[in-house]
Amino acid sequence: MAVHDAMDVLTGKWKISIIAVLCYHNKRRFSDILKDVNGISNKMLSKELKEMEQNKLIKRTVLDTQPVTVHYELTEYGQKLQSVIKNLSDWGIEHRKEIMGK
Amino acid sequence: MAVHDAMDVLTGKWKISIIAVLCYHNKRRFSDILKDVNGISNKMLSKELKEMEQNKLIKRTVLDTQPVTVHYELTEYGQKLQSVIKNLSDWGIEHRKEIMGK
DNA sequence: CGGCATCCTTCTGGATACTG
DNA sequence: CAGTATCCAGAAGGATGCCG
Repeated sequence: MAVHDAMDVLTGKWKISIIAVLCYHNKRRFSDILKDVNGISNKMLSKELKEMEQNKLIKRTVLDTQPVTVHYELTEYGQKLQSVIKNLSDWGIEHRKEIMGK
Repeated sequence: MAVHDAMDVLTGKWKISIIAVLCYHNKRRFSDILKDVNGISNKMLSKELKEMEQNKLIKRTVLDTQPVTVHYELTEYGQKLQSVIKNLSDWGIEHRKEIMGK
């Protein structure tokens, strides 16, 4: 099942949110993402980013500054998830209305 | 973030897969879903279905047969997730190609 | 058939401190 | 700044058995 393949890559509370952030600002530094994504810890961010890099969803670029700067961005391939995110976000808005309505 | 609201409802390895199954066969029994969804245990299926029922994504119908028969189906509201699933599934197919290509 | 109860193991993820 | 390392609690999830 294709859905299952996709989910393998997107498991965890955070990956989808991280991708959503990287959709918006196309380059973003570690500590910025740390602030953007609601309650994530540096450990989790580090872990999730590493997994996503291995899965070729994002690209990591180290700049030779002092101190070090690191950029993360979606790969061309990862950008294909944007429409999924959009869909999900639209549904999330609907969902919030539904819940609040009660 | 709307994405986060959506994810609250869809957490766990299985929910997305279960919805995908219910997209395809619009009514489905417990033990059928158990076979459809790859490696899920009855405990997990039971738990996930209950959560999704509480979130109004699916509807549970008990038929008065001997022994009991139970149908699950997507609510009108849950069906709005179909486009998300479709997107995800398309991406999953791409993803599989990408991985295999290496 | 469609679950629930129990036990047990693994994974998830937070807090804090430390490194180059 | 961008992580790593360690410790630890709780949640997720598998196996098995029982029940109406």
